Amino acid sequence: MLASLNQKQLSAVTHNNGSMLVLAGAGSGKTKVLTTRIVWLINEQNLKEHEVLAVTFSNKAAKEMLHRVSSKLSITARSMWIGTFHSISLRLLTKHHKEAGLPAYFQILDVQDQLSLLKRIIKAANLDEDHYSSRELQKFINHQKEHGLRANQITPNGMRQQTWLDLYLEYELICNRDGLVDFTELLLRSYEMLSVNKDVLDIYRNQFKHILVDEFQDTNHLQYQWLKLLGSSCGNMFAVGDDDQSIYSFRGARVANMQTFLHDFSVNDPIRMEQNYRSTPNILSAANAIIDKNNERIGKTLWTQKSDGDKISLYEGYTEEDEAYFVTDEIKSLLASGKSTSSIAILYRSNAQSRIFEQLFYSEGVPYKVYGGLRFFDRQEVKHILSYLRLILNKNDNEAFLRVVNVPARGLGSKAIENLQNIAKEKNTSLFEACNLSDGKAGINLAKFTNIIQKIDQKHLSLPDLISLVVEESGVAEMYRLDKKNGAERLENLNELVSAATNFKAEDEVNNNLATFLSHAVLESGEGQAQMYEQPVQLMTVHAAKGLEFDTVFIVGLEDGLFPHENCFDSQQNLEEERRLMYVAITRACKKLYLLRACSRLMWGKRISAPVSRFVNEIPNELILNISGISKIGCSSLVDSDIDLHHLTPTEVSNPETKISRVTLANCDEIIKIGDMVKHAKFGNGKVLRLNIDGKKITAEIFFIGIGKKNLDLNIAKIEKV
DNA sequence: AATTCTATCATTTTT
DNA sequence: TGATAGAATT
Repeated sequence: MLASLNQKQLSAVTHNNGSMLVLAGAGSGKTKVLTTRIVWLINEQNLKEHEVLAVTFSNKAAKEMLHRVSSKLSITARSMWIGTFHSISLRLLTKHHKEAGLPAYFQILDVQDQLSLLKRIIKAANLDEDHYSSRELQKFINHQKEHGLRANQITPNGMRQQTWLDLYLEYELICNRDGLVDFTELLLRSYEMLSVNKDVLDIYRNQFKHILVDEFQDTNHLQYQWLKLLGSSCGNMFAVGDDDQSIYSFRGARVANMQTFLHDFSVNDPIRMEQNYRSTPNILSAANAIIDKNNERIGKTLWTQKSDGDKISLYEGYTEEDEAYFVTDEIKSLLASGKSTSSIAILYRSNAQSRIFEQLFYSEGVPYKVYGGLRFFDRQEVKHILSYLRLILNKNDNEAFLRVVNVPARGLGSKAIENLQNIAKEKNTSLFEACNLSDGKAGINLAKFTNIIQKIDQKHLSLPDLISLVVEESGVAEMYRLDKKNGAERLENLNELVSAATNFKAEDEVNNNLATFLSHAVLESGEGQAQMYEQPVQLMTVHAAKGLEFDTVFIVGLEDGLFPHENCFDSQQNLEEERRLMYVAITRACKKLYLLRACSRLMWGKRISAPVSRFVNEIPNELILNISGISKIGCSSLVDSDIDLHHLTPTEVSNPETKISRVTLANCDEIIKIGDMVKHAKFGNGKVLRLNIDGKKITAEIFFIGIGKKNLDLNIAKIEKV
């Protein structure tokens, strides 16, 4: 087991006295070290499974670790304490909900739920959303919680903050009243529960002999305190991190925790793992060159024993379409050349960039899979049903009540709900109970609603059966059957929800299945995260790609303003984080790396021109091969010369009304499309900028090198692809 | 109260 | 550009 480790890895795995910080570069075998160490602790140091606590940030990482460990040890996965900060906190809170001051069936609020509750609070306080936006309030509250601060522990600084504190206080009251816990609250509540209840704290301090933390550079203040509380007494804290891959400071991650850790846990000599087993030297050199531009680094340099490999390919397209077509063609030829087993990923800065690739891959028959974007458990139809379930579990859950009381429409408009809220306030009851006190038409309709809930509640069904029943009895199914737009798709998703429930194995049989399922739905809402070595082309953001590797990687949208994103131009620190993001992107590639950018791109409905990303310029020239046809004439000069690249949409020839992006030539069976390099007998080589159909006349606007723009009739002009 | 229309926001990233 | 929330209309 230990034989396959290098010197650094071995000393990390078998580190045996006190705490340790491992600086693990990209591709240096971090996960291997963590999992091998857990196995080593149990096998060689005779620790019991439950005496090891391993914390990660993502569900994916937790699953991977659990999988690798349980394949080497004959243990039951559930006996191990491996999970995300949030899931471990949930586990603690579920077990000790009384000490934490929570009802047994407390529920988790996701970001959306939290925001809509805050909106309602702001409205109820008669404040103007323009001046006190719910998003800002959400940020404020989460930030305070991340610093361990409750509303009553903060001294307001100015009138505005006083207002926010009032709102924060109101939010706390409602959450406590209705048994709701947001993401940050999971951590803060478990931290407080342990701090206040020394006997509970002692249980876990005694139990966890070793604590391991993955992606340590991503810990925020609260998480660090949480770790310290649990781990300072055992003295065996093992943290693995890479300051160069810190890309979550926007949600409170503090790289400085790495320095603090050295001090707090008396680590004098952190272990550096700098040998990279993933990428070719060319790729590594590019990554090193880029990250070297950052000032705030602990500092390390990756190296490899591999031999050179391909240069990095740079393609500069005219438009995002051009970019996408290039990627499609390149992937097709990669697949055709027998590399069908190789893994391919498209990485981008923002989710919105995936659309054009999806469209193109779909029409071109390239198998693909998109990660991120709208998640399964975030879809409105799924959230409706989950709210019904929440209400069945806890009738006091006013938030869930408000979401579905009039879904489908039951004649309960804003007036009716307002009245109900007044009654509830007066009698100091939940909205659900207040339904009995409501009279008139609204009262009848409300009774119908509560009857549905109660009727379902009285049957004791298995989880999948319960969900099927809710879908039907609530009338949601009928509502979507009548919805011609996308009702069918939504019904399908609800079917999938039933399947998800069928597959769901309650983590803890003792606990209520439904409650566990609901927590699971909120906490692990990801639609199955990306995998390494999957067959179809994988599309995801750079953030989502952290921790993964692919043979071939296309980084697209490398324009200044997009990547690095313009929101990050305001400070050196933000720009350095973008640079780390680029570093993460590059180091995902094992064998072949493509960098792409578009001279102009459709964004928010407008066509924007942007210069090439500064990060591309930070890579030494000798590592890059520019393979764009337009490179000779220079892309930026093209944009400046005012070529109209507007209003291009990927429409097939079959639609003559609109401008088209590809066309089959009449005189041969070649297809040419926007972005193609073509050859003309008189004008030489040029690039197709746009295609038009006007009646039977098909024209192409082509930019010929050294000549300029020409409009050619494709029925007459002889053109061939190069 | 339900339907239709309009305005606005988003597209930086996530447990 | 496209989804969604809130306004305006029926």
